[in-house]
Amino acid sequence: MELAARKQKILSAIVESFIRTGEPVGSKSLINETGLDVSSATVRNEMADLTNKGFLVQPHTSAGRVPTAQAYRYYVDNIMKVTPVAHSGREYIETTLYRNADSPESILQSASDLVSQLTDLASVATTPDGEESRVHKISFVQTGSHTAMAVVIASNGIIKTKLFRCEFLITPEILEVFDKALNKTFSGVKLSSINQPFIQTAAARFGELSLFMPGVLMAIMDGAKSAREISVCHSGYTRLMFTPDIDFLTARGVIEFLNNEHDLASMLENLPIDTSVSIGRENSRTELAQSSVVSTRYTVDGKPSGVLAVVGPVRIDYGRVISILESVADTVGTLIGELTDIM
Amino acid sequence: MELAARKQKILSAIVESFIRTGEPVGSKSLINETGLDVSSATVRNEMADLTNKGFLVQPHTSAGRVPTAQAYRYYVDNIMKVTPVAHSGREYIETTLYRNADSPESILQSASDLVSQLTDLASVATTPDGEESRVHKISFVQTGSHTAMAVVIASNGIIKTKLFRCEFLITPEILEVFDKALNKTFSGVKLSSINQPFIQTAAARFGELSLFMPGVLMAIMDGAKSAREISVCHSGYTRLMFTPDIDFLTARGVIEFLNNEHDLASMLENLPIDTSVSIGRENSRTELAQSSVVSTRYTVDGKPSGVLAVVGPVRIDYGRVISILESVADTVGTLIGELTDIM
DNA sequence: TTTAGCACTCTCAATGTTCGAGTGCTAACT
DNA sequence: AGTTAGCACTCGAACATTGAGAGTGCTAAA
Repeated sequence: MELAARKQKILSAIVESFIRTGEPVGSKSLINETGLDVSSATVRNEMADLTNKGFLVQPHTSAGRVPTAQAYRYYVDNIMKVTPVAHSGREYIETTLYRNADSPESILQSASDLVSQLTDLASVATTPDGEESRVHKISFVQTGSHTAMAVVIASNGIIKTKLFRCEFLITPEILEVFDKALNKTFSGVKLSSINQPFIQTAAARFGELSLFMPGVLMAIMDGAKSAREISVCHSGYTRLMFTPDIDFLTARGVIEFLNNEHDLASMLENLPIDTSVSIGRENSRTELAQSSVVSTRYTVDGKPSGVLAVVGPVRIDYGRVISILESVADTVGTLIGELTDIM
Repeated sequence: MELAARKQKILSAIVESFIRTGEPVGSKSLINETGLDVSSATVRNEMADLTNKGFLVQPHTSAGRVPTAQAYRYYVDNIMKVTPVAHSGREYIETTLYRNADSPESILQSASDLVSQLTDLASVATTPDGEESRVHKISFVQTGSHTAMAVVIASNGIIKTKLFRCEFLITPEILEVFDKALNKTFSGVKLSSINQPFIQTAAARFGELSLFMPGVLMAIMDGAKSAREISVCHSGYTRLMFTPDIDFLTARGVIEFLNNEHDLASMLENLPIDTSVSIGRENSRTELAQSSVVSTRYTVDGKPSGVLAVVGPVRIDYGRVISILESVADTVGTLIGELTDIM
């Protein structure tokens, strides 16, 4: 539905004023604040119309108007302009993320922290999935007389370490044997195919050697599993509780949902590839019926991978949030790309 | 100050009733609920006396009495009995912690989660410090053409990995050289003495070889630093916001304090060795003037090390919280002890 | 020393009142 | 036909008023 130019202008002014102040907007104050060249009565007529069309509601008869989800949707789709973050902001983002650019996890944790701090909203981020990734190499480090560490290096640059324990005394020679045998078996194998059956067939192939290996094989399986699994970083959940627009119980529901790794991950997986805004009931999750989710994906080597998102009240400065998210996503993509290049 | 038997009994009943319900306790209801064999008037007289002595306050004239911090203190010191957690609870604690007994960090994170869950309070825990600990061994794993991972294994069982990057192509031979040279230099050295000057003298000793090493040396220094540094785990901060006794602004202040790693760490360092309870203004921190902190330390090989603590409102079931903390601390100590035994 | 009785105090919840911001409608104006 | 001034109307927020109930301290008797 397209709105007439003046109606759109008024709607825009109402939405922006409400986003800024959180107070219902009246016809008079709207004229005062914006430079609209009409009388309050005209604005009232237009507002009545917008109310009929479902863009505005009145909390009560004698209050101003408040934008509905439909109004936010219209605003986001047709009115809002996203201006990229300023140069100085961009620089801040880059230097902040560079500082912890050790691993995908640390990059995304920093990204999540940063986004949350800049937007004052709760933020979540996921690492790239490793479904397509393969085992590059497995190394072993002795850490004790009966313990050692398996280092699984995946082709996507993810490195996972996992301790394991043996019943027998570990020697460098034994680790050497492990190294040879296991790299032969696992090198180039897709992470996603390293599962219980795979491990069992591998063990069978090792014959009696495999008797020494249960701990090692489990460690490798765990390592491979955590290397291919998406991990969800989050930050700023407590901010939701200080958001005046979100009442206590709602905030509790949202936080409980966000803390449930499984549900959250399944929601994040289903997010679209490009930047998207999901307002109020547009969210599939009932817990988020009074919240908005703004999300984007970063691309690594031109391929869309993990998600960067914020969760907050419906009253958000969408333009600002989107520009921050996209800017951070951009930097994250570059940094992770550099990480995997190294291989 | 010692109280007469009956006064103490009444105080005890008031404190326990208030801890349970959070409602001011009146003379009549106190008689109904507890089996006190006196009339309400007698109780009133005693209550008036306890009020004069500073143990009770009235929120207003016609309300019941509420225990003061002094009353909680007296209750904790003289009345309360700590009964160890039941066998089934104990078992639950042990199996939960066993599940993630990989490293001190993961043990203490689980412990913090567990304590928070069991007490419904915010919980913090610190890993043992590594000031006395020494470098046991340093290993290297190649992770890419120009990157490798240094594995610093400390004598306290802590294992830290740190990636580093070199300008030149890394080969197994180079890593071999690193391994020999650096283990010779660092083995047995106290973690606390590995600082910038130490690194520089070491570099000087390596002569021209040290030109290849800046990244490596930094990685080792960082690894040693993080191996000796106490890390603070925490859990359940959001619970503070759902605690009816704590108002919004106070909760915010407490959470902000807890999120400030530096301030929090300095408070935790100064906690006594045995179990302690700090009620309201007894806390050195003004942010915690309306909260209580219950803390204990776990012992590793008979030596008191890290802290396990909860932060919550003043109205806590101290007996229950203490028994949970001590039980978890006990298990944590054992598990970490086993971890270091392995060396 | 304990207790019954009683007047008193103060909060809480319900109810009433005022004030003002904002509305919709009508009639006049461009 | 669209715009605007004027006006009666509505409703919530803020404040005052009232009655009920819980709890108290004090007094006098047991």
